[in-house]
Amino acid sequence: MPELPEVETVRRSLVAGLVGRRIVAAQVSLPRVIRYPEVAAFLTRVTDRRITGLGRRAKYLLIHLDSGDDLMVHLRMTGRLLLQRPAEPVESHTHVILTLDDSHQLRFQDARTFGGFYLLGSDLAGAPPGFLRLGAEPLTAAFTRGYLRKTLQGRKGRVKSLLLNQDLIGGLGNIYADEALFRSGIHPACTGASLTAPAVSRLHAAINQVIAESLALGGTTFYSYVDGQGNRGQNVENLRVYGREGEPCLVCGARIERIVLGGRSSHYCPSCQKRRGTQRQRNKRREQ
DNA sequence: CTAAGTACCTGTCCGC
DNA sequence: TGCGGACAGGTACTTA
Repeated sequence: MPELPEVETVRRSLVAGLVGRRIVAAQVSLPRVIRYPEVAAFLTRVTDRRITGLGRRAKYLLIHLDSGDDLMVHLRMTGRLLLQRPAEPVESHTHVILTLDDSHQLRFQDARTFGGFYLLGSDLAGAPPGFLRLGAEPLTAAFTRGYLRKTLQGRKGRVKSLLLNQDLIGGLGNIYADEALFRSGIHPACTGASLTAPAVSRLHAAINQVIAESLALGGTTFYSYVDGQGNRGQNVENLRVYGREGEPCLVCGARIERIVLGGRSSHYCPSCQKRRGTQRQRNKRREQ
């Protein structure tokens, strides 16, 4: 499940192989993964363009082209971008192949086909609506404690669901939302409005921390995520609650529980993350 | 406006 | 061994 650290790791892993290269051929075997524009126009506008840089916004990867267009990719659940040689076997569920002028190919593979491509001009026509509304990202100057406080203020939704809302915070997904709530000692079912100022501060620090740590380890490979070279991320070792239902809490030994909130699994420690605002900093390390 | 529920999609896993 | 069903979750869309 590529979230911010995974998409950023993919970006970094592709810079050396893509920047400066020209796309000499493009093939699409599953038209619906090209979300905008129509496949024919997409192929025309991509072919013979040089890649000038790679960017990222939240979970969107941006391939800048010398035409001024951005080739934007969202991996969703199972999407992969792989830089491979033409002689390497094409793996199943490969839907897009861009052949480069140095005889490498950028291949898009996605078993569940949730992911897709958008070719965007400067007017951003065709961009998915959510892209235009993205909130501040962890680890950026815009993502301050004050921003998080104002964002959660007065919200009756559950903090877990609020953290997943990309309009509010760009780049968090289910894994890091659960991890950040654990580290800040906040029960996922608390409403945004119920969080005290110290709790918001701890949450802010924890979000930045779990993202930074995962980035340093090349992301979390839980199911299918790999970077552009096919390498797995090493952050699974670092997960404290996600995917650990029934296992002992690493801080207090209580059994990790799983509940469903907003249709998503939420993993938490019932002892470290109390529902009510009773401040328990016991068992919590200082997150700095 | 906010919040919650569902659709999309298919490989994997589990129980019988 | 085979098979049905639950499950995984990011985002768009619908409903209240």
